[in-house]
Amino acid sequence: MLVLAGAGTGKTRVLTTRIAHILATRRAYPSQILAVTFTNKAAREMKNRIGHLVGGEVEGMPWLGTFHSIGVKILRRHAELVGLKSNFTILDTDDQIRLIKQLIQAENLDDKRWPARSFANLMDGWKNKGLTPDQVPEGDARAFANGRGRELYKAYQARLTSLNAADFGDLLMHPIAIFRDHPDVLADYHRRFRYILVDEYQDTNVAQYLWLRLLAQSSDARRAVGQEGVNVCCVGDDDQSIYGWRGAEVDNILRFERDFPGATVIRLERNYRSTAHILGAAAGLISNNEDRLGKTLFTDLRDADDEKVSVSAGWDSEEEARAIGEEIEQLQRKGCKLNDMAILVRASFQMREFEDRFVTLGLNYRVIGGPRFYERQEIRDALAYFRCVCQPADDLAFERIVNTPKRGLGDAALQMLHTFARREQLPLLAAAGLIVQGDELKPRPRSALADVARNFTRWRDQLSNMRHTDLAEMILEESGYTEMWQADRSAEAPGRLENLKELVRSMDDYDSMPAFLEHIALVMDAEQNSETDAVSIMTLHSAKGLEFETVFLPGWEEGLFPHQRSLDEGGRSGLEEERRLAYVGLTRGKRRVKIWFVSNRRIHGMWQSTIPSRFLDELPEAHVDVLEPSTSYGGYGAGGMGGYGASRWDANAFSTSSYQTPGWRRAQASQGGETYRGGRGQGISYGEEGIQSGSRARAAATADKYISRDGVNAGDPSGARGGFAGRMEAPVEANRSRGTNQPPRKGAGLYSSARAGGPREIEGQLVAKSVQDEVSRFKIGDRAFHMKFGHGTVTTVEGNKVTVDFDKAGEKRVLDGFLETGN
DNA sequence: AAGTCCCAAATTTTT
DNA sequence: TTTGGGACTT
Repeated sequence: MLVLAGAGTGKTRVLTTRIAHILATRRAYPSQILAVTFTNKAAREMKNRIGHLVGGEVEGMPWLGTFHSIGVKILRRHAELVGLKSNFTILDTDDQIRLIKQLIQAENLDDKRWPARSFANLMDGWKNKGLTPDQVPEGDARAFANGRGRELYKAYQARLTSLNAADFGDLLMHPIAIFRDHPDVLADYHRRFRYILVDEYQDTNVAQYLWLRLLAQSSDARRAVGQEGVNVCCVGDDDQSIYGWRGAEVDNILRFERDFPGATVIRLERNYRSTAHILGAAAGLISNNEDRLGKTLFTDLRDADDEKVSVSAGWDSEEEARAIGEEIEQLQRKGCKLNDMAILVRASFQMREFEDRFVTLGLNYRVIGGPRFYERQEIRDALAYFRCVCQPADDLAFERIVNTPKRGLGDAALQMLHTFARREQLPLLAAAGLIVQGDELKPRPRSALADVARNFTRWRDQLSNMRHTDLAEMILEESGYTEMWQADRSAEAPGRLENLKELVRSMDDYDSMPAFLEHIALVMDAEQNSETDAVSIMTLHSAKGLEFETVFLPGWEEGLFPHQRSLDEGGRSGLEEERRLAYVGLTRGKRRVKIWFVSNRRIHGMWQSTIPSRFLDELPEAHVDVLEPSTSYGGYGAGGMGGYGASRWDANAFSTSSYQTPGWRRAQASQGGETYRGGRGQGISYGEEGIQSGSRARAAATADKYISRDGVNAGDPSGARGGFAGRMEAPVEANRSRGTNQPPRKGAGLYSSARAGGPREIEGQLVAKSVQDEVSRFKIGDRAFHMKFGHGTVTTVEGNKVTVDFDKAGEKRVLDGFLETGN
């Protein structure tokens, strides 16, 4: 059975109820049910909910977990079949990268030209596809390391085996190999499982699909125990597939009926979460996708008071953060809980602006996602110490901390140790204990290394004598690790010490140090406390599965959302994935969704002008309210915005004389010429023809649409195209052509006068990213005029980047193209 | 071996 | 603008 469950239709409930039903009707024992999820969080929640339904006792479901945790379980039982011992260690990404780096260097390859990171990603991709070294297509294998990609992959796997380690990919790859090569083992699992349930099926990758198919296939083993076949039930939503970039194959879900002939397909389309307006907006948007199975959400909840989805425009990202902050405070005054509000961003760099603003406002917020607790440097270091104690052969952990804190053990000494260890066929830690007895090393490193080796021996002896939490504390203390951070005067140091304490505290929940390590290798997340009332800030990706009364969606601009890179790399399907992401964002809202876009955003420290996202165009008008800038602006009171005054909007590119709803259309049209700069600003490679023509076509389409609809010539689309075609033109030309649809003089005049009167400096500057080989018309000492900063004197010129000491705004670095000769 | 400076690069993220 | 890594210097 395939359950296509739209957003908010009760997907998890279907799974949990089904399992509870199977148990209650005694169709199977808990141990005969295989239930897989993607995240530990989902697995945990499912366990809890089944527990509630069945009435306690959930421990009896040994096969409910993530793909990876079940993979580990299987692999531990049959490790020897793939050349591992059952106590193998699981590598994290850090270890993986360091190992690859060593291999690249061992192969005498230039590790700058072939970064370990890239290879890790590449190999990850192969493993996601279930490809062993021999199965990697020739072309793919050749693309890395001067054609030695395959050899490198092989060498990596060999090294893992000798280290008795597996990476995350292997947790799926090895079980697949075991099932394939050992029918007796597979038969065992066939006899065991009567029901297989899969959550978020649209997110499965090829490897996971193969894994499932092996387990689900019919077999003699099953028939022998009187089973006709296994019952497979997958739940998912093709419209919420947003992980294509990490190997998810939407095709798995689209193909389900072919994979399982005769399967029942059920669509859940009744939404219990959002208002009709939100659903209408989301439905309109997603209907622009071609690759989908097609579902239309509806709701029985109807209320005349429901708010439409709102779209607001802002001048720059600072203002966006400021205005959203105001809105949040306003809602709070009306009695809304901060816990019921969330800001969902496309990229994590957007978060900072909100954090900064909320700190000033004293508004509680929490960032969800980001670097996880167990991924922090200090935690990984501490864990490496613990790993060395529990698993003395864990060379990667040893390498990580052998000179942390600094002990005077540099490259030369470690090189010596490595050679020695290889010769003696010993793990590094054991080798360290021996090498210090000889005279290979210089006195200083020798005694340092001797200390390290002696310490680890001593700690290891305490493993069975002391409470593991006390031992952990002792290790961190005696190794000098705590001291290292205490001596560190950087801003993060106190937080890191706090994290270390928290780590030791959390060990208390486990019986022993090894048990703790086994757990955290797989569960890399730490529970967030939801006790304090706070606004959530997170990426759209991490918002999947959550819901909030009020959702803010900032940054709906071309290049950011849809993200330029998705478009460049993924083409149409990339765009469709971005659209699904937008769909996910909208459908997180229960009562209220507020979208924002701005015309200037700082990217990599440079201000860029942006145009509204095409997704805004795709929202049906019936469900959307476009907030006039004056409306949203006036709402905060004349003084509320720090005295900018309404004239500020006059400088705004999209609020020229006849700004009318639907505003974004006009905005897009009137900025048609801007597409040129936006595109170039994002650093598109013009060498790739497809991208260039794609963008060009869109720029034209947008402008044409506007013209045909309103009969007003708001811009010169041919000018926009000219801009694209003539890519080597100096930016100033682009700027001039833009002048036809936008009066920069007028804007500048009003703007600078407003600014002169205002109490606060305006940081924004219109700067597009540079094109390296261009040279400025300006030289040091020239007078220049900038539409946002006014007049000033040129102080430095680097290519087409000019630093100007503005009379009023101070020194700023801007692009030549945004300057005019001044006086 | 450790500290300093400069350059290139900068989505999304789980296990 | 920020960051990390690598080359360079102390």
